[in-house]
Amino acid sequence: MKANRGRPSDPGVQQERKTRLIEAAHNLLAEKSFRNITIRELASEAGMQSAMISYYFGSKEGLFIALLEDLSTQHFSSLEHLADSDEPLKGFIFATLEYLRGSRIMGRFLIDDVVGQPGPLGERFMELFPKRMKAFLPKLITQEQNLGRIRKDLNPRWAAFSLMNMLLMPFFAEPVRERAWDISKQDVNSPQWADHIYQMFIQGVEEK
Amino acid sequence: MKANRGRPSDPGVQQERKTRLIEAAHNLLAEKSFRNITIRELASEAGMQSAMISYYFGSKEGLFIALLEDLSTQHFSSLEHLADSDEPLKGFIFATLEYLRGSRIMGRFLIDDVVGQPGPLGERFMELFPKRMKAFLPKLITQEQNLGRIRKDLNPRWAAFSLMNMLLMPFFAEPVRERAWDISKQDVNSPQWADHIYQMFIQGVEEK
DNA sequence: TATTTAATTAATCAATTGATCAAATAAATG
DNA sequence: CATTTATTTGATCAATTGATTAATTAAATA
Repeated sequence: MKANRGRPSDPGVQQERKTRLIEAAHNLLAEKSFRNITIRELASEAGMQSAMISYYFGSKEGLFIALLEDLSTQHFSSLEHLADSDEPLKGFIFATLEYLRGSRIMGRFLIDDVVGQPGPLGERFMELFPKRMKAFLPKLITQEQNLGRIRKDLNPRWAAFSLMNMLLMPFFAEPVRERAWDISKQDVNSPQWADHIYQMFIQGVEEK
Repeated sequence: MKANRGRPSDPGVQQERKTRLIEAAHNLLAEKSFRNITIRELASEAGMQSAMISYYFGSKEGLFIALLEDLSTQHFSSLEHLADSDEPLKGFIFATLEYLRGSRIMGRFLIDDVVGQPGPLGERFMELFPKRMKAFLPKLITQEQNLGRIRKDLNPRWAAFSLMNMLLMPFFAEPVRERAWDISKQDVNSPQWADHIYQMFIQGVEEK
């Protein structure tokens, strides 16, 4: 086959092909984890040769880092306005679930792939998601403490971390949720689920 | 080297060598995940040849299944008495944290290893831990609902799942917890952490 | 037009790793 | 003592896979 070889006329072609690879990575992450995605699959999904991954991104890891950078920027900029809103924590919970619902990367674990092994992907992931979240969410909680809406004896960082665990785990650990706990995708995408998390976080389970 | 070859005099030798392999698997899981442990490492840790793993357990997966079966039996039998105790949920939270503290397998993720890929290990893991937990914990919650201590509008299964997420995630996702959220191993092993989870679960964060 | 440069392919490399197997060893058996 | 059986070793196999490279193509450049 000799289609599309050689130097392209349009300089935008290069950017478009990089984007296509990033999208291929994004799509495949909906079904399998980083390590289970081969550069051959990525190339096939994007309609080019596997060598293009090294050519454009240096390595398979480089490609996924580029994807994560896109996603992180996107996500955190959508959270910016919350600090000035009426019910920031409610807003945060609903926005996070909305994001997780739409994201194609949470169906499978990234964590073990990413932080279980030393390497640039793990380092970058840590900065792009958990560290940014730690810089963001405890501030919201402190703000609510100062307004007298949240217990002052609470450690804002610990509470933020626990909330993230309740929010994220059902999406990360999808197979456990579905097959062991019988909680369907429909369940976690429902407004009832968002309410459930919100109520658990705000009021706990106690009968009063 | 010709040490310990041939048919052993003591028939208990076989059981002892199997145990040694299981212990090797347990030890190595403290540092790395299933897929990152090679049969060569396992063999070396146990002081024998890698072929013994297939010989005794059929495969690398078979060895880890044997380990998980041991651990599951052990853990769930330690929970049995809770249903008849005064504060079963408090007891459950403290016992679970106690177990996680002592367990060497939670330092690294098992989930992606185990449920991210089809295979016998994933199937067995699902039955041995999450499914057993789903059969156990919601019952405790329902019991407390009937005693009027927990809100009746709560879905016991959903609440149980959310509690497990708060409890487990800090141990599964150790690197995220430590490096991104600055929550140390000492923190999650402290009585304050157990209290934090208990308070969050029972009362939530609301100021009253 | 001739040369250089960028982009792409197809093939190959090199490392890892789970599994297997023949040979070796020694206890059990008759 | 001779044979059989269980156990263990050391070496090898076979598959996967990320990366690299030489060759090829065509646009850009002079």
